[in-house]
Amino acid sequence: MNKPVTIKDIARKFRCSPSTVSRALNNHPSINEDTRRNLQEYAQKVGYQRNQVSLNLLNTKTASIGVIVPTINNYYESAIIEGIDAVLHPLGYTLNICVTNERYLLESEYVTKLLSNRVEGIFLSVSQETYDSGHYEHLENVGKRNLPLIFIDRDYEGFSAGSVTIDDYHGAFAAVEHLISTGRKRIAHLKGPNGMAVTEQRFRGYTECLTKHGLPVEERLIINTNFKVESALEPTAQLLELDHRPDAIFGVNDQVAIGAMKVIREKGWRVPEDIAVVGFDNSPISAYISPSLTSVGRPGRQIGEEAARIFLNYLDATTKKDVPVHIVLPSELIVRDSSRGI
Amino acid sequence: MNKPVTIKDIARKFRCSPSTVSRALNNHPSINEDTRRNLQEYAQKVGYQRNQVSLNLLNTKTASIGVIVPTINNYYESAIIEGIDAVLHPLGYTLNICVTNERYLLESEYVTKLLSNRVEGIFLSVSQETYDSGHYEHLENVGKRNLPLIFIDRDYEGFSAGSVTIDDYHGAFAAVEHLISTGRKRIAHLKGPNGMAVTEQRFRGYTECLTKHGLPVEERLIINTNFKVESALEPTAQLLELDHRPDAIFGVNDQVAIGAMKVIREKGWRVPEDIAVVGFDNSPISAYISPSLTSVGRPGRQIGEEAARIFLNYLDATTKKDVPVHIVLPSELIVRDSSRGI
DNA sequence: CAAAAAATTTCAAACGTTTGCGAACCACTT
DNA sequence: AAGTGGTTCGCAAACGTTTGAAATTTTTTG
Repeated sequence: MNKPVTIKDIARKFRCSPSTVSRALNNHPSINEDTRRNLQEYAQKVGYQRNQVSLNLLNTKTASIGVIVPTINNYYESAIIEGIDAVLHPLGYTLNICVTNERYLLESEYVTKLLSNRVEGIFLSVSQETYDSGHYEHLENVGKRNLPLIFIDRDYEGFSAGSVTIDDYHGAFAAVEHLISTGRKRIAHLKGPNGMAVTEQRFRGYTECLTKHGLPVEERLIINTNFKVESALEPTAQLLELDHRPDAIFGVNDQVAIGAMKVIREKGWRVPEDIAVVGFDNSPISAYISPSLTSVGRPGRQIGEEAARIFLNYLDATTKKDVPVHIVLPSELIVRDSSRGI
Repeated sequence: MNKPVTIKDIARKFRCSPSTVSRALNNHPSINEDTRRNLQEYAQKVGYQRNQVSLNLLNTKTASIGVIVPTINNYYESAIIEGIDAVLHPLGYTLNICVTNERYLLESEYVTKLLSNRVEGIFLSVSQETYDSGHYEHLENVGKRNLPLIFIDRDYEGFSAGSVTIDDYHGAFAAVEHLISTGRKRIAHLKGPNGMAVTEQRFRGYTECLTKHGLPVEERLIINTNFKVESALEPTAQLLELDHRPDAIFGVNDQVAIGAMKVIREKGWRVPEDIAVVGFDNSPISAYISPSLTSVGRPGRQIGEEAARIFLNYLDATTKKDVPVHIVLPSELIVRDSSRGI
C-alpha cells in the first residue's frame, strides 16, 4: 500500500507549483504545450489519480446519493437499484448502497453515515423493524438538512419527502377477484408479518375483495409467514387439514406461494385443479416452475426510475417548499397455470 | 437543501474557536464542563453532523472498501457481499458496492472511481466482458498503488492479488458422477457462455468425468446458454428432438436447469424418470420446486468472509511482498428429487 | 500579593485540489 | 524608451476538521 501520488509530489519533481500541475492535468489553456505534455506523461506513468475526497471537500458536494434497502437478495429490490442507477449514473452520480437486513439499528447507522458522508439525497426503503417500531428519529437530521429524501415501497407521512410506492391493494384485489372469477369460493391467504405496509395493504385487498363478492373473511384461512419459502410450509399444511379445506391460496409473495405449492402436492392434491395458487412479485422463475405461477407483478425498475426523477426534480425546484411528490405505480396480475379455471 | 452546519458556524455563534468546538464534541478532557455541555446541546439541536469528507482528507484514509460485482440480482452474489460485510462492518468499514452488469467499461470506470475515492481495498468479481477480452489495464493503477486487491470467483494471474474461488471443477465432476451412478449414460450439458471461467471449469468437470467413466463426450449434447432461464428453453427442445435423446441434463446453473425441466415436462417426459436434471448454485427455491432440484451448492457467504480476512491480513502484513493468498473453497452436491435413481 | 501550577482556550498547520488575480517574461509596436 | 499585448506561471485562499504547541485565564500555594 503505497501513498497515492499527489499533485504536490509531481510539482516538487518538476520544480513548479501545484497550480501548474493541476492546470496541466485539466488541460487548462494557459499552460505551455510542452509542460502540459511532460506533466501529463509523468502523471500517467506514476499512476496519478486525482483525490476525489479533496475535491468533494472543496466543492462541498459529492455527486453521490445513498440507497438504503432491507435486502438486495431478490429480484424486486435489485431491479429498483438498477432503475435508480439507470437514471442517475449518466448524470455522474454514484450510488451508495446500504443493506439493513430489516434492522432498525443498521438503518439508523447508515442514515448517519450517509449524512456525514454528505450524500446529496437518500432513497429509503424502510426496514421492517423501523416500520414496526414506528421510530423515525433517525430521519430527523435528514429533515433538518432538508436533504432530498425519497421513500421507496413504504411511505411515511411524518416527513415532507417524496415517495414511490406500489398499489399493493389493487394488485391483491385483482388477484383474489381472479380466483373468484374462476369459481374459487374458499380462498386462504398466507399473509406477511403483521404491521408491515405491504402485508397489510395486500391483506386489505384480499378482505375487501372477498367482502365485495359476498364471501366471508374466515380467520382460520389467514396465517402469517415471514416472506420466506420455509415459512409457508407449516401454515399450508395447517390449511390442508381443515375440515373444509380452501380451494385457493393467495400468497403474500412468490416464495410463499411456491412453498405452498410444494406442500399441496406432497399431500396429494393438485394445483390448480384442487387448489389454485397465486403469488406476488412475478419473479423471473415464476413463469418457469411447474405449474407456472400466477402472480402480481411489481415494476421494480420503473420504481427506481421514478424515484430518481423525483430526486432530480427536488434539485431543480426553485421554490423551497414544493409539495412532495407521491407516485403510486400500478401492479399487474399475470395469470398462469397455477390458477387456471376449473 | 440547507448547507450543513459546520464547526465554524457553531464557533462563530459561541464566539469561541473551532478547536474548542471540535474538542467539546469529541469529549476531549481539557474542555470546561459547561462549555462542553452547551456546545453539545447546541450541536444536537441544529443537527450538526461532522463532515466525514474533511476527516477522510485529513487522515488520508476513508475506512471504506470497494466491492465490484457483475450483478447483485441473485442469491450467490448477495451472499458474498453479506459475508464481506459481516467481517468488515464490525471493524468500521463501509462497503462501496458497484454493479457492472458484466460490462468492461463500467468495471473500468468503477475501478477508477474507487481509486480516486481512496478506498482502502477492492474486492473484484471480474465481469464477463473483462474476462472475455482479457484486458486488465484498468487494474494497473491498483497495482501501482499496491492497494489490496482480492479477486472473487475468478482468479487472474497477472496481478499479485489475493483470490477466493470456488472449486467449480470438482462440483461439476461430482454432479456428473452422481448422474452416472444412478444409471444415466447420455448426459447432456447446458453450458454457460464460452470463455468464462465458471463455464469452462464446470465444462471440464463434465467432460473429464464422462471420460473417466468411459462415456463419450458428444458435441451434440453440449449447448450454450447465457445463465438465464429463457436461454435454456430452445436448447432443451433441441436436445429432446435428437434421435437418441439424453437421459440426463446437467445445467450450468439452477436457472438453466429449471428452464430445462419446464421444457422436458411440456414435451411429455418425466423428471427424473425419463430425464434427470441437475443444476448449480443451490439457490433457495431449488429445494421447493417440484420436483426438487439436485444442485451443487456454492458457499457464497463463506467466500465473502474469507475474502475479507485476506484483506485484513494484507493490512497486517509487515513484510511488503507477502505471497498473495489464494483460497479455493469446495462446492457441495445436494441430491434431491430431480435426479433420483431410476 | 506574587508566583507557580493547573485549567482552559486559541493559533496555526495539515490533508489535496482548484481558481481568481496578479506577476514575470517575452516580443512587438509606436 | 515606453507602452501594449500575449503567454505562462505562481500566490494565496478556500473547503471542514483535528491536534500539538503556545497563549491565556483561573486557581492554588507559599
